[in-house]
Amino acid sequence: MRQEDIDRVRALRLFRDVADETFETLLRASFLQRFPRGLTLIRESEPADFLHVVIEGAVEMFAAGNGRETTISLVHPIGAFILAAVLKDQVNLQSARTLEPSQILMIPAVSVRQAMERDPAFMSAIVAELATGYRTVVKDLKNQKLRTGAERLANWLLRQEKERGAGGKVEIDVEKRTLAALLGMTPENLSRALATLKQHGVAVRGAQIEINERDRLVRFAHPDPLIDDYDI
Amino acid sequence: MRQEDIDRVRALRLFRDVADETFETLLRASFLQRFPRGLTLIRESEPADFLHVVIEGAVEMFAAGNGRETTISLVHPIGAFILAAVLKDQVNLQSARTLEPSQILMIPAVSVRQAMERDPAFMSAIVAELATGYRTVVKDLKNQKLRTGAERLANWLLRQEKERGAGGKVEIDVEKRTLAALLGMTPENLSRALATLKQHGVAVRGAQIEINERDRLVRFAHPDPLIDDYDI
DNA sequence: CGTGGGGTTGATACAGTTCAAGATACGTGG
DNA sequence: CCACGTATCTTGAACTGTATCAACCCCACG
Repeated sequence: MRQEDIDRVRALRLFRDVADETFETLLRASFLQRFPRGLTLIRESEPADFLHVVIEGAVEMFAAGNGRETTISLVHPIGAFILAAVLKDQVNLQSARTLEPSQILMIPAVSVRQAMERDPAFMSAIVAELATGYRTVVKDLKNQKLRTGAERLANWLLRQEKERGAGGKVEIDVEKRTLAALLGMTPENLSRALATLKQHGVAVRGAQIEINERDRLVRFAHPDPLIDDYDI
Repeated sequence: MRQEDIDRVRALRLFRDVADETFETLLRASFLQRFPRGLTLIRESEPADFLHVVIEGAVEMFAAGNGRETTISLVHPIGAFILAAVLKDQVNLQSARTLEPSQILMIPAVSVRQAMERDPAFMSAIVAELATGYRTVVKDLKNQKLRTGAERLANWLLRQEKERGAGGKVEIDVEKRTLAALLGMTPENLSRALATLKQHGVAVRGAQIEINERDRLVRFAHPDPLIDDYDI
């Protein structure tokens, strides 16, 4: 593992303030692995043996049921997943697959739980991480229950623009089918939702989106800090 | 506060293993209050000043947006709510109102955070509580995204029967409008969903439900432990 | 070139909401 | 104790939102 990557992991909120010893112990027990695109890393209903940290690439968290399948979230570098299952020593509620060739740090669940018991700073960081994650899912649930598909898309675009966009330009950097599943709709419906947004200040050319009239899109989307702001 | 109630709070997973001193400090700083039915205890977007524990009665957690409103969860004795907001010293993402005359223990947020810093056992309990809560919301999200309204109702009935029911009899112990909001549908739709279930082994008389042919209902509901089991 | 996967578009069906009216239950005051 | 008024629940009809199925387009890749 390159020192640069180690530093980036160390900078994660989860590890930032832990003792050097804790961090080194965790790292020594871990595996850094490369995976090709499209590989299923973990499967729901299987035990959570490792805490996963995405160093490079992108991972899709998804769940199946009733013959249907839906995406719960996307994890980008540097982000961790299935922390809750690891802590509870329980089975995964979600599956995970790589969306791109990815580099994943796998920390044994036992090590995580031991480190937590030994290092109060680590436990404290875990509390913060869990509380944030909890609130994120509550926001997702509100998003799903209170909005139509087109509204979810509009707000997703506005958030992308704020976080990553430049001058009203947003690129959809995942397959549209994946975005559709994340937004809780079918790919067909996403196409139509994008078409709808053309009447609300948005220009669409493939995966390149341009928000020409931000205020009109905002009027349609009704963004709500209690759903759309990450840092609340 | 009656000793009996104190003991019941002490028995909560959140407090079970904390030091006596921690528990007493928290209690001394707290208020125990009675509220009439229908009172809004906390409002979303307002700061989370107290951790709330339902001693008696019932509380509905809900959220508004887009002119719509939806129920996130119901809290019964003995259960705590808005822990995550309290820990992050942030605003509430949900509002709370009493569904019945209720008795609520209000623990100042500052006290909770201080106690957490001082008592590792308390922090450890908080980690468990947050991890469980996180997984509960993920299940709710899957429930919402992977199932139709009638399926959610069917699975809700099956769970009620398992937890509280006797011999296939289930009583809907909240207003149906509230249940509808919890299940993510309109009251009209809940009526129709109940009517639908009559074709799948269920008898309905007002709020009294009877599951006559459990296997038929199960065949319709497709229950999934990764969504419907509380203890996973 | 063909071939295949992702994406779009159209037609149709289903799920869910809305609005309106009627039925039922329930608390209150006479 | 009954009658009334009110809120909840149910039912019906029309409408919106979403899914499904099928055809077609487009581009990347062998």
